Amino acid sequence: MGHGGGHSCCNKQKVKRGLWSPEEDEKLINYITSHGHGCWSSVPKLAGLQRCGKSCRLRWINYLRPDLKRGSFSAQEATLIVDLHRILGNRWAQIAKHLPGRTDNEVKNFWNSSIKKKLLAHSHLSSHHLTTTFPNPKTTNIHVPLTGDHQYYDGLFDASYPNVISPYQPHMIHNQDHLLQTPPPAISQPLLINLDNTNDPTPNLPPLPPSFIVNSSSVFDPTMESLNYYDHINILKPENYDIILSQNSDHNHPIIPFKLGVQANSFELPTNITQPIINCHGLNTSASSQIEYLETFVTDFSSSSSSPPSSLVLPPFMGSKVTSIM
DNA sequence: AAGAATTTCAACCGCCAGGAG
DNA sequence: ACTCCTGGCGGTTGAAATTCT
Repeated sequence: MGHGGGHSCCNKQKVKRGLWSPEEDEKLINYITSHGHGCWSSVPKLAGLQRCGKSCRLRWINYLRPDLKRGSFSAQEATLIVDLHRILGNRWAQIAKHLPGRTDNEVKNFWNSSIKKKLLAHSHLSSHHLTTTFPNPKTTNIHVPLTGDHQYYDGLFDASYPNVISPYQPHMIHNQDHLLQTPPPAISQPLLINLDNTNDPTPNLPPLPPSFIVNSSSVFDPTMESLNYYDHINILKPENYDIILSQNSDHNHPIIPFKLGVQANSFELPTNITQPIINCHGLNTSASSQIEYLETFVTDFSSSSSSPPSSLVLPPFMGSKVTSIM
């Protein structure tokens, strides 16, 4: 419940702190539903509350808003949080935007109580085989997460975090090098195939580094209704990828993403998707075979600049979208 | 049954960015 | 350019709830 002490926004009048009573809730709900909140600093006075505006805002946003979902997080939501956290870090508000009816506070609490504990416990079991790195003679190293049943619980803490490609925390990826069996050469970027982010409209995000592969299934979970949830996380939008790996041989109904080591969720993308789909159908799902496959692909593709390796099944529009190899 | 230990989560704090004056 | 105000955010707190012994 925090602690006492003044706050700049409510020094002038004495204000109540701590838990909200049902009566206070009712006053706030009545006021906002009939007037809107307008300027939060004026809400308490107009609503007849002995609270500071900031407290009213927080109460409304985190608890009284009618569109809140409440209740326990579903498995899908938990998975999504883990995936988004890999990419966004502790950007709870950003994460919460992709969980309808959930607040940043709720997501943060859920992470700090439930997920973090599980992840920590699990990382102790499997942190020694989180990641591999292999040299690519024509480019640089590729970091590929080795995944298995504990995909979500691997290496999310301490030096082992993250075990996935995370454009916002490359230093942490580097910190993981001590876990590798073979020390890699100096790495400037852990990611490989560039995506064209020149039109990235997302504000407040650093320029996106090259990204390699959509490495998640849950972010495209069909229960999340549509890809529109990912409007603000452009790196997770399939159209922002140069290449999508698919386990579906039917390119008219591509299924993404190809997730290393695990079955991709069955989820149909819109049929007007324009980026190349690499057919991974039938590929052995062991991590080592996938890495070998990817290495071959990347090497061949980079050496032929714009022509895809002939051994791959690629749609005709495959070609020049790979803009650079880091 | 009851006290201790642990967990949950609502609410707070401080900081920051952006806008107004 | 500067100050002040406000809203928004992430980190943190601690009472209440729950679990453990």
